[in-house]
Amino acid sequence: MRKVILIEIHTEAVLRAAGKLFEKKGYEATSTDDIAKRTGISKSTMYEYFKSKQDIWDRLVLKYMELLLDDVKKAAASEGSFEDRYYKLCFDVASKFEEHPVIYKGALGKTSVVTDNENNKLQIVFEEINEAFAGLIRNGIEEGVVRKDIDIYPAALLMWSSISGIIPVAIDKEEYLNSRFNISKKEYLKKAFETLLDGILK
Amino acid sequence: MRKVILIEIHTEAVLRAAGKLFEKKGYEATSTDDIAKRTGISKSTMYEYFKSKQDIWDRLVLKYMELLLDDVKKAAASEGSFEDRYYKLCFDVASKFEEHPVIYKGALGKTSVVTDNENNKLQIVFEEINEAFAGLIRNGIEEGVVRKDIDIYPAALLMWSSISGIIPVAIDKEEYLNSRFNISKKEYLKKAFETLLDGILK
Amino acid sequence: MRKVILIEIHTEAVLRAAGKLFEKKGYEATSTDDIAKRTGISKSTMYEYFKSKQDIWDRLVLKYMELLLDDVKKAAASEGSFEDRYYKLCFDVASKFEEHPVIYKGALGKTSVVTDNENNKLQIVFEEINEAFAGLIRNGIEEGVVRKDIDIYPAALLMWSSISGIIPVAIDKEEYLNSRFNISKKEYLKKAFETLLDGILK
Amino acid sequence: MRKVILIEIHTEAVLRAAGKLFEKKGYEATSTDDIAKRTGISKSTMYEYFKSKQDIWDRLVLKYMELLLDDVKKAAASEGSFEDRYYKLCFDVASKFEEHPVIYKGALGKTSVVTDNENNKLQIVFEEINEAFAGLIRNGIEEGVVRKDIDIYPAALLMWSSISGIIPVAIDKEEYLNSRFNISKKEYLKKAFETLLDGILK
DNA sequence: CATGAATGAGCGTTCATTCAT
DNA sequence: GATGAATGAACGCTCATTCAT
Repeated sequence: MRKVILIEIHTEAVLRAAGKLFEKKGYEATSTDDIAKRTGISKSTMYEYFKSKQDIWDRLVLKYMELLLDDVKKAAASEGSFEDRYYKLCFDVASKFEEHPVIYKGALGKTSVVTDNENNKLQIVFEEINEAFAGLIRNGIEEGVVRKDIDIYPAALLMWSSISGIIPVAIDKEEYLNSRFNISKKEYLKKAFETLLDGILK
Repeated sequence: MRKVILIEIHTEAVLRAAGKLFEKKGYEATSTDDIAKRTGISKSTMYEYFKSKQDIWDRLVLKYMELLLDDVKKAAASEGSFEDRYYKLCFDVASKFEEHPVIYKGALGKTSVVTDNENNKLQIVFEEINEAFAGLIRNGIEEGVVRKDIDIYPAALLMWSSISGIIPVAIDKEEYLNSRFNISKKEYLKKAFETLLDGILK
Repeated sequence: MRKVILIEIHTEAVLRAAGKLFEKKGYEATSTDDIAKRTGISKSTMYEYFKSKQDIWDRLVLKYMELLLDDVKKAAASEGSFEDRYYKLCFDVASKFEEHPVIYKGALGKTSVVTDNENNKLQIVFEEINEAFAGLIRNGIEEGVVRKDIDIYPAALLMWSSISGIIPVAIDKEEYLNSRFNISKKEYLKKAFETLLDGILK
Repeated sequence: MRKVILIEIHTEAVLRAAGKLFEKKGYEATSTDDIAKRTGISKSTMYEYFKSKQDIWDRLVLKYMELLLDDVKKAAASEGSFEDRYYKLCFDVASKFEEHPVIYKGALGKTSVVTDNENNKLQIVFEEINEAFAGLIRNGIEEGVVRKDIDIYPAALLMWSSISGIIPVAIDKEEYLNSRFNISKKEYLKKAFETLLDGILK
C-alpha cells in the first residue's frame, strides 16, 4: 500500500475512535490507551501519527469544524429565500452541536488557545465560517430584506457566536424548557433564531 | 479562634486561591496540592473544609454565579431608561466574564448537571438570573418599547445565552476583530448587544 | 465526678464504640475519627485515655479475652458430667467467636506479638484460659473418663487451639458444609468437638 | 524478549518480593511502592502485570495454597503405613505454615470470601486439600485402623482446621511451651497430632 | 514501519497523631 | 481535663510518553 494512503487510513481511524471516546467521556477521562485500543493499533504506532494526545484533540476539532464549515457553506448557498437559508444554516449548526456537543463546545470554548500550526488552520476555518455567515448577510442586503446600515462582518460574528451560545443552552436546558415553559427544544430554537434574525432585518 | 470565623477565613482563602489557579490552568491541570500551597495551608486542612476538589470547584462556581446574580439584579433595577438598564446589564455580565472566563464558561457549560445540593443552589441562581432578565424585558413591555407578542421567559433565556456566547468570542477574538475589522472589543460588544436588542424592540 | 470513675466511663465508652466498628469494618478500615465520633467525645480526649489506635485494639482484645476467660471458667466449673462441662465450654467459646469473629480471630492470630505491658496481660489471660482447660481435663482424669497418661497442659493447649481453628472454619464454611455435606454448622461443631474429645478419652 | 516469558518473570519476581514483605509487615503495612522497589521494577510496570494490590495478595495466596496442595497430595499418597502418611502430612503442613505464617493464616482466615475468579480457584484448591485429607482417612478405614462410623468429609475438614489452629499456636507459643512445660515445639506438635488422630482411630 | 514494554511524575484523598488554648 | 484545629506522610493507582528492537 502506498505510504500516503496508510497514513490517511490510520489517521482517520484514530480520529474516529477518539471522536467517539472524547464525546462519551470527555477529553481528560479518555486515555491514549483507550483510543489506541479502540482504533485497533498499538499506542506507539498511534504516536507515529500524532505527536500527543492534545494533537489528536486538535486535529479532531479541526476535522469537525471543517465538516461544520462544509454544512454552513452549503446552507448559505442553498436554494430558497434568504430566511430559508438562514434557518437552514442555524439548524444545521444546531444539529452538528447536538451530535457532538463535547467537541463543538470545546472547539468554540477554546478558540483563544491558538498557539501552533494546527490551530492556525482552525483559526482559518473559523474565519471561513464567519465568511459564509457574512455572505449570507450580504445576500440578505442585496435582496433587500436586511438593513443596509449593518456592518457585515461583525454582524456575522455576532450571529455565529450567539448561535453557539444559544444551542448548548437549548440542549442542556431542554428538560427545564419543557417542564417550566412548556416549550420544546425545537420551538425554542426556532424562536431564538427568529428573534436573532429580527435584529438585523429591515 | 472561633470555629465559625475560621471556616469563613479558610473557605474564602481556598476559594480565592482556587479561583486564580482554575482561571490560569483550568480545572484538570490544577492540582489540590497547588491550591493548598497557594492558600498557605496544608492539603489535609483544606480537606477539612472542602470534601473534594470537585467541591471546591462547585462552591467557587456558585460564589461567582451569585456575584453575577447580584450584578444582574442591580443592573435590572437601576435608574434610567429601559435601554440604559439593558446595556448596563450586558456590560456587567461581560465584565464578569472577562475577569473570570474559565469559571463562567464552566458554569454555563455545566448548568444541566444538577445532581447534588450545591448544584441545586446553582440551578436556582441560574433561574434567578433568568428571572432578572425576564423582569427587565417585562419592564420594557410595560414601558412600551418591547414588542408585546414576545414570550418573556424564553426571550430572557435567549438573551442570556446569546450574551454568554457573544462575550467569550469577543474576548477571545479581540485581536482578530482589531486587526481585521478595525473594531475594538467594546465597540463590537456594543453593536452585538444592540442588534440583539433590536430583535425584541418594537 | 471522681476522676477514676470518669476514666472508667470514657474508657468503657471508647471500647464499646471501637468494638462495634472493628467488628463491622475491621481494624484498618476503622478510623480513629469513627471511633471518637461514635463514642461522642473528641478525638483529642480519646487520645488522653488511649495512647494510640493500636492501644485501643489491644485493650479491646484484652477485654474480650477476659470475658471469654470468665465464660470458660464458669463452664469448667459448672454442674453436670465431665462431658457436659466440656461441650458447654466448647459451645461457649464458639458463641463468643460467632458474636465477635474479627476480634477473636485477631486475638488468637496475633498472640505472638507480645511486646508491651498490655499484651503481657493478654498473655496471662491466655494462660488462665489454658489453666481452665487444664482444670477440666484434670477433673476428667479424676472422674476416670480421661486417659491417665495424658500430659495435661499440652493437652489443654491442644484442645484450646484446635477449637480456635475449628470454630472460624465452621463459621466461614457454614454454607459450604450445608450445600456439600448437608450438615448444619451446629452438627458439624458437635461432631468436631466429639472427635476431639475422643482423642483424650479412655 | 518474548511476552510470555516476561509475564512469567515479572509475575514471579513480584510475588517473591510481595511474599517476603507481606510476611514481614503484613498486608496493610506493605505498600505497593515497597513491593515494586524490592522487585526492582517500577510501580507502573508492576501494575501492568497485577491489577491491584489485592490482586497481588490473591495470586500469592493461591500460589502458596497450591504449593501446600502439592505437598498434601504427595504426603497422602506416600509410602508407609496410614499413620506414617498422616504424620508426614501434618508436619508438611506445619513446615509450610512455619515458613509463611502470615500468608497461610490469611489464606485460611478468608477462604469464605469467594467473590472473583481468582478466589474461586482458591476455593477449589481448598476443597482439593480437603479431598486429600478425606482420601487419607478413607485409606485408614480401608486399612481397618480408622473407625468405620466416621463421616469422612467433615472429619477431613475437622483435621485440617484443627491442624491450622494448632500449628500457629505451636509456633507463636514455642517459647512458652519450652519455658513452662519443658516441651519442644516439635514434641508438642507430635503429641497434638497424635491426640487428634486418636479421636478417629478404632 | 510497528510495537511491546517500561516508567517518571503525579494525582486526589486519608488518617493517626499532636498541640496550643 | 478537654478539645478544635492542623498536618506530615503516605497510599493505591493512572497515564502520556518514550525507546530499543
